[in-house]
Amino acid sequence: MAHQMVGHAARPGLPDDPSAAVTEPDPACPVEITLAVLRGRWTTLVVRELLRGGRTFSELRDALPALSDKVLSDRLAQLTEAGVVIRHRRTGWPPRTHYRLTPQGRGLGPVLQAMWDWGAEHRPPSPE
Amino acid sequence: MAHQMVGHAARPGLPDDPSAAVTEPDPACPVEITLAVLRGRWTTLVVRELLRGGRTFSELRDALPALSDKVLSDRLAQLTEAGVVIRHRRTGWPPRTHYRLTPQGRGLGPVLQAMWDWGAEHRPPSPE
DNA sequence: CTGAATCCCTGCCGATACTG
DNA sequence: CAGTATCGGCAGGGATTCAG
Repeated sequence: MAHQMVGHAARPGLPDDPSAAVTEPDPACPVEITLAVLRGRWTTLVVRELLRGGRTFSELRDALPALSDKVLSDRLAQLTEAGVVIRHRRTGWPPRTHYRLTPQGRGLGPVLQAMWDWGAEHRPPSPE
Repeated sequence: MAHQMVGHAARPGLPDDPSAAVTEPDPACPVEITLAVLRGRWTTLVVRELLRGGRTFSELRDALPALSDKVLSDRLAQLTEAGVVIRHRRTGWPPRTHYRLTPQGRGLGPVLQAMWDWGAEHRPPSPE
């Protein structure tokens, strides 16, 4: 191997995996898949809320007051479509829709944790 | 604690850290910092190339043929500004500019690996 | 209460052309 | 060779309005 194995353990996964040989943004690339799920403003905050437990639409709205109904709806649809969130409509009045993460959605926890860890250690991005 | 600790080890970091209590997209949130660095098309591919070792502008262009000069320049400037990449101009002719990751940049390896792992396990996002 | 439809504004990114 | 300058198309997302 000609490249350097730097700090972390020599996991053969990413930079040298033959599947990582794409030369342009490929929707089938695992990294792209993950980025697509997390794409968009507010998305990670919605996921964070749901990592704490299931929530209704209203509860999410209360937790993220500056998030408009439309975008919240968009994000939940996006996450539901991605198989990360399950929607459950409650019959009766007032109508409540409950959202919770699927097992795959809970699997995003470590991903966000990795982002958190790196960002926390990297705090001052452009100090001067 | 009232919430469920699901699959992975009970790392106290993300969903319950008091710093994670933001109710709107906050540039100081570690996750946002990481997302800001990785934001934009092509960015992760450029980082992947540099994870394999230092590259010149031309080498990067050859490795990613569909990436235009302007966007490559943009990405490298963005990553340099973020402290993830170091630019080194070589005097002489023809002019060569060499790019390599800083230690912080190499620290992105585990982050991308986490994304890779999740995406690989989640392959069929919307089958039907 | 939930969430889809519409409108508009903004920022991204690709293409092209030009400078050191 | 290594960028910067400029323009234009397009999608993201915020506000508002309407429907189930």
